[in-house]
Amino acid sequence: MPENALDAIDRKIIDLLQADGRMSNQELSDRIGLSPSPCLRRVRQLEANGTIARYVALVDPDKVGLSVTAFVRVRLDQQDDRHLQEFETAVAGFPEVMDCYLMTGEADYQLRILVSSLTQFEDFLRRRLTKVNGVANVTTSFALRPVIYKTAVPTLQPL
Amino acid sequence: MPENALDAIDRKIIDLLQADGRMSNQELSDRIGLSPSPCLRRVRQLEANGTIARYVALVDPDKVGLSVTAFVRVRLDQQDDRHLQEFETAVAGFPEVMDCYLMTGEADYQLRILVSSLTQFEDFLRRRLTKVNGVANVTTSFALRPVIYKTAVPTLQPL
DNA sequence: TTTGAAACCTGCCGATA
DNA sequence: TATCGGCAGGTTTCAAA
Repeated sequence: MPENALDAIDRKIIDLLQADGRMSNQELSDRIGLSPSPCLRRVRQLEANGTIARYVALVDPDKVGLSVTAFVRVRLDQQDDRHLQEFETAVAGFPEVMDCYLMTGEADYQLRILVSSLTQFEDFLRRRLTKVNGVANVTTSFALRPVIYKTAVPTLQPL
Repeated sequence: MPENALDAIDRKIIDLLQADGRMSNQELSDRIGLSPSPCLRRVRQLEANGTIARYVALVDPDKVGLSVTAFVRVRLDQQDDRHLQEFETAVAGFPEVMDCYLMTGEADYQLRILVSSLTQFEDFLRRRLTKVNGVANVTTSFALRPVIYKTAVPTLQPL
């Protein structure tokens, strides 16, 4: 069942496609030292079992006028399944929410918000987020500047 | 100079490529109702001016054994340029750091860390992050579960 | 917008280890 | 038995007409 153990070749395929998702199968196979057919078979396999989830273009937020990143920590007044589910459904419908994690600690959720201005952020906060049922408390920190933004997962040595 | 004002067609190109970065120019032009040549010209233009920064494959962290996400807030003991630069250079070399923002508020930096286990996280924290010059204080919150993870930037109405 | 040459994708088959 | 490499057809790209 856990038949998705990656060997060294799979690992290399993943690393190359995470760096350039449009790399042709020909170039990919060249770089890993395999011929195109088995290389493509492995790529299809990685796609089929969900290891490679999708291919996307990454857009520079600044270039489309989205220069404000805020992290918002949210506390709900109750933490049972029904309330969590309700909150998650609501935030899934907000386009400004780039990511959202259920958290340990003080806050129940942490959201990363991307908007074009503080005005737009205030609008999001007051007219939409704090209107969601069950939201008890909201704390915001702003990003002054992005330092690192990666999508490629790390290759870590087991300890 | 600000010649990167996106019209409705550019916006549609971006939306489609953010959803599927491997879409062929043929399919793309079909969907936006344009013939392939002018469509490709626009895509190349968006790539050239940096609006489309890159194309990547997204890998499911769980499928490669990376199931622990932690947010770490870091305070430095001094915040002058030299110390900030030194810290940023150090974290850029840590593969576990997925993203990093310079922040307002209590903490100077917030990092998102992706590792395979708590053991590995402790190793990162004790042997590497807290050994960086100038790190005064470190606070960790763990993600219990990712709820939303997007790479596509939102299309927001101006207020 | 159309066209045509070059590059690319991908299923199939025999070879290999 | 599972994975590889080569071949062949259909498709896509892209620059020039």
